[in-house]
Amino acid sequence: MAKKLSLGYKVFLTHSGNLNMPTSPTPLQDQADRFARAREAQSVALLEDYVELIGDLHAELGEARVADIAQRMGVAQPTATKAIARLKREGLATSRPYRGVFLTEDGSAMADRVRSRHRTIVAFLIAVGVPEDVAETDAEGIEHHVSGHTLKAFERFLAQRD
Amino acid sequence: MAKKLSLGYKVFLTHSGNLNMPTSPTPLQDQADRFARAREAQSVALLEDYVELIGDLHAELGEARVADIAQRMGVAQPTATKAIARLKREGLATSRPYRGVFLTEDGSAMADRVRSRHRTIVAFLIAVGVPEDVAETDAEGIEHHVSGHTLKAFERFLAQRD
DNA sequence: CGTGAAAGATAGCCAGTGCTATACCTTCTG
DNA sequence: CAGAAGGTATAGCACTGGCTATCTTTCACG
Repeated sequence: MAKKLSLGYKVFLTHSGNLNMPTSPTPLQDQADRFARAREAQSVALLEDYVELIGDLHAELGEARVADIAQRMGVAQPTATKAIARLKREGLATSRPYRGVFLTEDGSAMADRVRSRHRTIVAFLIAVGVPEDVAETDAEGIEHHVSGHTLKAFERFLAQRD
Repeated sequence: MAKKLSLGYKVFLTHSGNLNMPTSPTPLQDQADRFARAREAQSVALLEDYVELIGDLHAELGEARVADIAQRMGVAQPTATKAIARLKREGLATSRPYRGVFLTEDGSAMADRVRSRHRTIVAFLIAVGVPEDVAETDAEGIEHHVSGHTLKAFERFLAQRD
């Protein structure tokens, strides 16, 4: 973390020596930050997907088995196991060998948040004229990159539409 | 395969017993496909970002140097070099050692497509009430997951707004 | 109640994307 | 025109997220 910050600053200073940037108040650093942000979001995306899915499985089937998780994520079972290991490391889930997977309090909270965001985005896309199945597919990729700010805008849009 | 199918059916039946399935012709496979699609998009995202950036640099500075690319992407220089190697492998760019990086015809086409999509998405987000800087940031992550279908919907929305 | 099939865990491989450190060209300057 | 400075390439490490193959545990049924 501190590492990333220091690098960021170094880059900024190095470049300001160039003096050939057009207008922009924060010309380069901004863009670099945006990319960094997107990369960061990506690293969280997978956690969010798994956590949401585990929540769904508990709601639908009363438990979340590794095989079901793998199947719904469309990955091989060891891949799911590895992802679950990461969830445990991050304090989002627990599991007992050969039993199911369970969300911690944090995990549940994340699942709720993610599910709600997902629903909003799908509803929003449909509201602007995207077919339901496309909306569902696009939302799967988009959702992890929609900031709270943008989500609020979507909600406002939906509300004023009613 | 047979294993997965049988499990799939079990879940489906279990669930249809609930009588709250809407329509869905393919309950589980769909979701797995969506995740697969999102993963696929992710693998292309980085290429798109680099290609667009290289195009921008050529437009702004007349050339695209590795150092500038790295700086704007917010990564270390060897990371940019490695990414460029991948672009070359995929036929999107060429480069001569210690000279600049150049887009192939395919690369240019991709850059144009990506840039246009990016602009549309930012304009759309702003149109629905997202502040410009947030729109810019979110677009950076979102754009790679917006299908042609959804992009069209965004364009229609913008057009009817004018 | 024992066993075989299915579920889950583990090992080991690969590719991608970061990083730092270091070696190697080019270029610019004194 | 030599040498310093800076841009570029390369080597090597770490981690993530895929995969297959294989071993272990559970559990359901004969």
